[in-house]
Amino acid sequence: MSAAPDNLRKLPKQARAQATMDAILTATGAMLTEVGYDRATTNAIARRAGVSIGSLYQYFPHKEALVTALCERHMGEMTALLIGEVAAMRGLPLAQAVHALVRSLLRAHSVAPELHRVLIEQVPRIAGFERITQLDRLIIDLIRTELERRDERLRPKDLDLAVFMLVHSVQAITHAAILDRPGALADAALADETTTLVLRFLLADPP
Amino acid sequence: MSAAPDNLRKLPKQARAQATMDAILTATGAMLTEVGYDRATTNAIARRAGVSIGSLYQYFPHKEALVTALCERHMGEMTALLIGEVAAMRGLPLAQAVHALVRSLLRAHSVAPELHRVLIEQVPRIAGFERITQLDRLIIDLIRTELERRDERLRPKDLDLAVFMLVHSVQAITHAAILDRPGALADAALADETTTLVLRFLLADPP
DNA sequence: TACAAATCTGAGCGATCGCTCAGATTTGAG
DNA sequence: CTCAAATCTGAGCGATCGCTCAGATTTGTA
Repeated sequence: MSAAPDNLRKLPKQARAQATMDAILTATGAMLTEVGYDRATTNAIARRAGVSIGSLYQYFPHKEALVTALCERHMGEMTALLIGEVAAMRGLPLAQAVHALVRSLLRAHSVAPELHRVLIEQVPRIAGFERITQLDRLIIDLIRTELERRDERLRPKDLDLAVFMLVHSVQAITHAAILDRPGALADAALADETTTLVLRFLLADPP
Repeated sequence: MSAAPDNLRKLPKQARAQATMDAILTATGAMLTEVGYDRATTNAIARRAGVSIGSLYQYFPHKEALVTALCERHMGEMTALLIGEVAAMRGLPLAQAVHALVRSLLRAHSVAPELHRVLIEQVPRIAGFERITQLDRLIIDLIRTELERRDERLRPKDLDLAVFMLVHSVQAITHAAILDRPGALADAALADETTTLVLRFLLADPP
C-alpha cells in the first residue's frame, strides 16, 4: 500500500503526469523567486507551467503543498549531494576535509541560489521549521560523528555546541555571500577564510 | 516642511493619534508573530489594536506600510542600543570588547526575539533587502573602523571580508539559538564560545 | 479497433481581503 | 461656550484568489 504523501493528492502513473508535476514544481519555484508567495497565484503557476489549473489541483491538494513539495525536491537534491561528498572525504586529514566540505557547500548553494533563498524565506511560514531544521540537525550529527571518529585534539569542551555554531556560521556566510556579494561564491578567498574560521575554532593547536 | 514619510499618510498631531499609531504597530507585530503576514488581515490588526479599520488607513496607506514602519521602529531601537554599547567599549582591550559586544548582541536579540525573527522573515519580501542589509553594513563598517583604530596584530589579509564573515556568523548563531535552542541566549557558554570564535579568527596570535 | 482508466481542461463559485467614504465624535484654541 | 480641525467609525464595494466539477481528451491494453 504505497499511499500518496499528505501533500500529494495522488501519485502520477504515466510519464506524462510526472512531467506535468515536474513542470508545476519548476513553475512554482520560478514564480516564488520572481514575485514571492502571495503574488504567486495558483492560476499563474499553472499558466506558467503550461498546464490548466485543474491539473494542478489534481496532484496538489492546496497551494501550500506546492511549496512543501518543491522544498522536498530541492532539499533532497542538496542533501544527496552533501552526503556523498562527506563520505568521499573520510580519508582526508581534517584540514583538507573541512576545506573540501566548505567548498562543496558553497558549490551546492551555487546551483540554485535564488530558489534556495526564497525557500528559506518562505518555508518557515508554510510548513513549520521542521523541514529545514531537520536538515540542519542531520548535517550537525553527521559532522559531529565524523569529528569524534577522528583522534585530532579538539579545543571545544562542548562539541555539540561547537558544531551547532559552526554549521550555522558557515551557512550564514554562504547565504550572506549569495545576497550581498554576488560572485563571491566562486572566489577562493571566501572558501579559504571560512575553512580557517572553522579550523581555528576547532583545533586545540591551530596552524 | 516636515512632510510625512512615504510609508505614512500623515503625522499624528495629538497625543491620542500617536497612541493609536503605536497600538496599530504593536498589534501588527503581535499578529505577524502569531499568524504570519498573509493571515494577518488589516481588519484583524485594527480590531487587535482596539481601533477601527478606518483609523488604520488614516495613517498607513496600505498593508505593507505597516510592516515597513514596524521594522523601522524595531530596528531603530536595536541600532540605538548597539551604537551606544559599541561606543562604551572603546576603551576596553580587544578581547574584552568583543566579549562585551557579543553579549550585548545576544541581549539585544532577547528583547523581542519572536518579533525580530518574523521581521527578518517577512521584510525582504515586503520592502526589499535594503532596510536590513543597511543595518548590516552599518554594523560592519562600525566594527571594521574600530578594528583599524586599534594596533592589535590581525591575521586576515582582507579585513572587509573577515568582518563580513564574522558579523554574519555571530548573527546566525544568535538567530539559530533563538529558534533551536530556546534559553541558550542566557547561557554564558554561548557568549564565551562565540567570543572565542571571533578572536581565534581575528588575532594573529590567538590566546 | 474498442474501451476503461488516467489525465487534462477552464469557466466560474464562494469566500476573503484590502481599502474607501460619508458621516459621527473628540479635542483644543479663542 | 463655539467652532473648526483633528480624529475616529464601520458598513460595504470592488477585486482577487483558492479551489471545484462536469465533461473533453489521451493513453495503455487486449
